[in-house]
Amino acid sequence: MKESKPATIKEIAKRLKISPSTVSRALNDHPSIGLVTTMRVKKMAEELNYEPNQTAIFFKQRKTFTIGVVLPSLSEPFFSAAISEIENVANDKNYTVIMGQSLDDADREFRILQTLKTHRVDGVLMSIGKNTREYPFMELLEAAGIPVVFFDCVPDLDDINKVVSDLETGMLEAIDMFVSCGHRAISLINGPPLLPASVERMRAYLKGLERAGIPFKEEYVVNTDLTTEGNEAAISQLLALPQRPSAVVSFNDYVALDVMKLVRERGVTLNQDIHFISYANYPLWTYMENPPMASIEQFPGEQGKKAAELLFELIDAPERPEPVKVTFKSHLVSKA
Amino acid sequence: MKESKPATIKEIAKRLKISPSTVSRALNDHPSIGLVTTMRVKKMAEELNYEPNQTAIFFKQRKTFTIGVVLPSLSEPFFSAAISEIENVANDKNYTVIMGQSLDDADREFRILQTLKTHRVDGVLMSIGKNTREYPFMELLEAAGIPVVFFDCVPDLDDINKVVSDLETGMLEAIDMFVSCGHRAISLINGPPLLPASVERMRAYLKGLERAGIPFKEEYVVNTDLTTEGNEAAISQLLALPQRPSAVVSFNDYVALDVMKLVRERGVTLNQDIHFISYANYPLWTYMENPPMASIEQFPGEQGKKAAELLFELIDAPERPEPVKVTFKSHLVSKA
DNA sequence: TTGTACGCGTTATCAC
DNA sequence: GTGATAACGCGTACAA
Repeated sequence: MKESKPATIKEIAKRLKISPSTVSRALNDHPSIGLVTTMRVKKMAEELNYEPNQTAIFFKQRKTFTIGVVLPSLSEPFFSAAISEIENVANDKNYTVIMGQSLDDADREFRILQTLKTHRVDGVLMSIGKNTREYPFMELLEAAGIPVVFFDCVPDLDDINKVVSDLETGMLEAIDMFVSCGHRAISLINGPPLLPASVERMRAYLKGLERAGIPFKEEYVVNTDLTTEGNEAAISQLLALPQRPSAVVSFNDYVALDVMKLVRERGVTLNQDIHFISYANYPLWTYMENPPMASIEQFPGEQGKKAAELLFELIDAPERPEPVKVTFKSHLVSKA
Repeated sequence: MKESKPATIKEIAKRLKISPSTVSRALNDHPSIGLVTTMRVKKMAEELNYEPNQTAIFFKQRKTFTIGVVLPSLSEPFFSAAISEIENVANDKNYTVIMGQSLDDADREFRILQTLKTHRVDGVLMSIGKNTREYPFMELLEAAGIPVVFFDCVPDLDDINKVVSDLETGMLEAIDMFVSCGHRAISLINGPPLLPASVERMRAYLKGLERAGIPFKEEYVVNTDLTTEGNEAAISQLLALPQRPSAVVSFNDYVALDVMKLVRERGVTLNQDIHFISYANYPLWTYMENPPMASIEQFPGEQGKKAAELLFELIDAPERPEPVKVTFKSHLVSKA
């Protein structure tokens, strides 16, 4: 009972004793085909439960109706949220999504891009890994004429399409909140000093302090390499200060998790002796006994959606348009 | 400077004034081609930076070297872990992975399968949604001759390939651990009674009690629909009992999160008045002040890997083999 | 050792 | 309205 070979247009044509081209046109509701013929064809197609061979169509049309998405990690809640929206946009456009996770490994990242190129995807959405310093894949994609939109973690280049967060707004709101709660000793646990994301946080932190009339103290800014050890070292530095900060903005939620744990273990009381706000990556704060005061939200869903929409504009555009940069302002969200 | 059209075999042939077939063979290291010719061809291919048009190859070979993976959610840590291993297996086989998340929506699930069929994937790995009761996609895949391996959450059918957890082993270990800590009032917060996963847990729970010589008390088993409200209702029932259980096995970590939160709020002390063990879905227990005593691990990575390996066996098999069922024993893992 | 011819399934372009 | 033909890029049986 199993169809050894899927039905083709030819098969339908043969059975109906008409030409394949007529069948093709009938199936595509071409106006020049008679109503009767069209009906007959469709009926026969139904019977044989014909399905167009997409691989043939991809081949002929030189399009695959597929986009590639390259991310550091699929399990990262930020990216999960982005992916869902990307899938939605793609579905609406009848596109399929191929995902690959680089796991912050530049080689793996490059290999994924190669695979995507091999599969002749029509476009690529990408967030680069933490350790990616060079962009060999740009050449690859350029040569293949595959449009790319970067989002979240983007290469430090000008002539590319990107969707990014404005980290400043959220930082200013965080500092305002701390200040309005009476804090003056406000610290920053930042990421690696070289990382653009760290630079931006630092700049915003300084601006926030200045606006609040709080003098900058060098010892209140510490860096972590984002490993647990690094995070613990960073908070240890702060706890060891003669004048311990009462408020801390941390690079992201994962840093916050580590440092808050260590704080507890040192017998310092959370949300009393010391208060935290972090950039959001969505751990399950709701279930924690002592969550941070607030989080700086970066709206991954919206970013993913926008990036996808941008990509489809590029795919549909006859000429390659000027690179676009879209910025999403980050905002403070207090914990309910 | 951009290659308007990617180089083809024909192009190489024309430039070298030889036939396309020779080029094709040379590129594929066909033994019957002279060394010189092979070299010349490869050099020219390099120059034009030729890349085989995979869409043409897919079309011709009637294979896409692509597998589809359908899951309820990509962000679920269980599935993330499985995906990574699936990707590894697929990469080794030079296969590409297309993923789709059903979000536990049966319609969406079906649509994803249709897309995968359209894309002519060579095989499918699938974990069905919580609400999927019928399996219309079986017909779809059957008709298209696409092999499927189910894992984790699998249809209640016999003649299918599946990789599943044996939930009993972990449950027995959990009860043993409770008993050896002196607990006798051991409760089970189970999922929806109809769910096969719930039935299995229940059976194991009863067996565990029996082995320990503890009489079964009906009121010690409560059910939740796995929503937060359901979870809270379930634990409330237990807390309201005249003789409150001192130990609880919960359906999974998400249930545990909700119920442990409520327990705290009711002023009952975790890991003192009441103790928890849950089936693992990996929330960040490490960072909690009062995590469960232990978790029942289901080894998602191994399951994903095995499922993928099984699928490739099916894909490579000339005949459709008898359906296989692989079971992974669950095991208790205490919290470090 | 190499070239010729054909087919994979579809559709666009002519012709009738 | 409909049919014949070519073409997309590749691989391969067959011929030379």
